Order: sequence, then structure tokens, then C-alpha cells
Amino acid sequence: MIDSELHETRLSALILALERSLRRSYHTSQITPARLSALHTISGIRRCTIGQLAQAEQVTAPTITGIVDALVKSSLIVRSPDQSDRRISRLELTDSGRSVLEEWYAWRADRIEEKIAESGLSDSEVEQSVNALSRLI
Amino acid sequence: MIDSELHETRLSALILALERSLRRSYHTSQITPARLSALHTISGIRRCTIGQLAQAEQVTAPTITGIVDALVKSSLIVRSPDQSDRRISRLELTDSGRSVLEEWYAWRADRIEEKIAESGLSDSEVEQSVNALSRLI
DNA sequence: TGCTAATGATTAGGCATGCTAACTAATTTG
DNA sequence: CAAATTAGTTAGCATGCCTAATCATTAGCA
Repeated sequence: MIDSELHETRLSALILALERSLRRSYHTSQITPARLSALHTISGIRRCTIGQLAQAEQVTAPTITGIVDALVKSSLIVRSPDQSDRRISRLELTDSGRSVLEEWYAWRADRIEEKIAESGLSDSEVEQSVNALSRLI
Repeated sequence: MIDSELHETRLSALILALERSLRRSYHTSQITPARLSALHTISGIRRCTIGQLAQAEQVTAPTITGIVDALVKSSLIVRSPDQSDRRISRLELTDSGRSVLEEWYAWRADRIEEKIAESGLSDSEVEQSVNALSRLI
């Protein structure tokens, strides 16, 4: 019990710290975590709808509406009504959205390389902990 | 590079998911992550000041002011001016604050036990990944 | 066919968390 | 003692999340 408590204490603190440091680092990159995550998800779902995106991102529809509005406003995606069911919006990346996403992948790869180097962790240690974490969620 | 990219992709998504699930779970518990974290920190620093708290939580002073206001308002801490330097506020847990913190520890311990059981991870695997993560930050 | 259900999405409104810039009050220092 | 520094607060903004209510459209059924 005491061990579990320690782990959770540290995990909670770590998650807060991670979230803060992520937010700070995204701060420089002109796009926010939730929007990038949505962009990434949209790029992976053909003719993605608001509902699908909400489900994939595990947030409510109104939350997604706001994120989509922002992405449309900055021309990273386009929202177009479905022809056969006009209740539905279809989301599609623009060229600009694709390149932002690709720049982000590259930037991330650089950052994680730095972090792994700084930490002195082996690649397999990183992999193990990422795997463990994803099983924990 | 490709491995690092994969790790970071998954890490970013994991952090978002963690943050969201944390937020949802705290939702039921009447106190929010940032406030609990601050409460925990205050309990660990004797005669804690706003500045110390900000530094420990790695956020700016205005952010801490808001969190402290909320904690004071809900009577979990008291803020009193320092006698020898009246610029300084000293923060101290109330009995109520202490019991909220202890309930939280207990609740967390239960949750992490559940999660670890569900995940099928061994305690040492959890420990390893938590250690690895904290080195990564 | 035409009314009602259900569905997809948006709007309105609120809260939490974070930031920067500008300010006040108090203390230090030259 | 005046000027600089330090500790906190206030104001104002953005992001991200929620629930409740609403709108438009489509589906179902008598």
C-alpha cells in the first residue's frame, strides 16, 4: 500500500509537471497540445466527423467544436458539410495542416532525442516505461 | 530517430489522456489537481511562502495567488502575514486541509492498486517506469 | 404522409489553470 | 532618505474542459 501510494504521489506530480512543461514548450511552437492532437487524429481518419474526433480524443462534442473552430480559423483543416447527410461535418487537413503536423513530428523527435540523451536512459528503458504507462491508463 | 518519434508520439498522447482522466476523476472528488498538488507541497514546507510554493510548483506567482485564494476560501489553508517582513505571506494547512490531504492519499492508494491490478504490471515494473519518467522530465 | 424520435453539431455559460504586464506595499541599500 | 529590489496582487487574456439547451436534419413509424 505504501509503495502504491508513493508511486501514485509521484505519478500525479509527474503528470502535472509534464503537462506544464508540454504547455510551455508548445508555447513557442504556435500550436497547442489539444489542437495538435486533434490535427494528428484527423490526419488518421478518412473523412473524419466531429463525433469521431470527439470519441477519439475522449472529450465532449462542444470541446471539439472549439478546437475545430480554431484549426479552421488558422487554415490547418477545412470543415465541409456531408453531401448525403447535412447534419454531418467532414474534416480534412489542408496542405498547411499537413506541413505543420510534419514539422511537429520532426520537432518532437529532436526534443525526445535531447531528453533521452540528458536522462541517460537507454532506448529500451524508455520503451518499457512508455509501454508500462500506456497499460496503466 | 524513428523510434524516438514513436516514443514521443505515444508519450504526448499518453500525457493528454492522463491529464484528461485525472481531471475527470478529480471532478468527483471536490478538489482539483493543481490545488491538491499545492496543498501537498504546503504540507511539506514549514512556514511556506507564496514564492516558495510557486517555485516548487513551477508556476508563476499570479498563478499561485489564484490557487492559494481558492484553498483559503475553502478553508484548507490559512494565509498569515509574516511578523518580521510584512511583504511575506506564510501558508499553513488547517485541520480540514490535513484531513482532505489524507483522504486523498488513501483514495489514490486505492485507485493505483486497482490500476496496477488491471494492468497486470508488477510493482517493480511500475517503479521502473515511474523512475524512468521522472528522469525524462 | 406527416408527426415524433433520434442524431450531429453548435451556442451559451461557467470553471480551472496558466500566462504577461502593471501595480502596491514593504524592505534594503547606497 | 531616495532609489532599487523583493513579495504579492490585480487585471486581462487564452486554452481546455464541462453541462444544459438549442437547432437542423434525418429516420422511424402509425
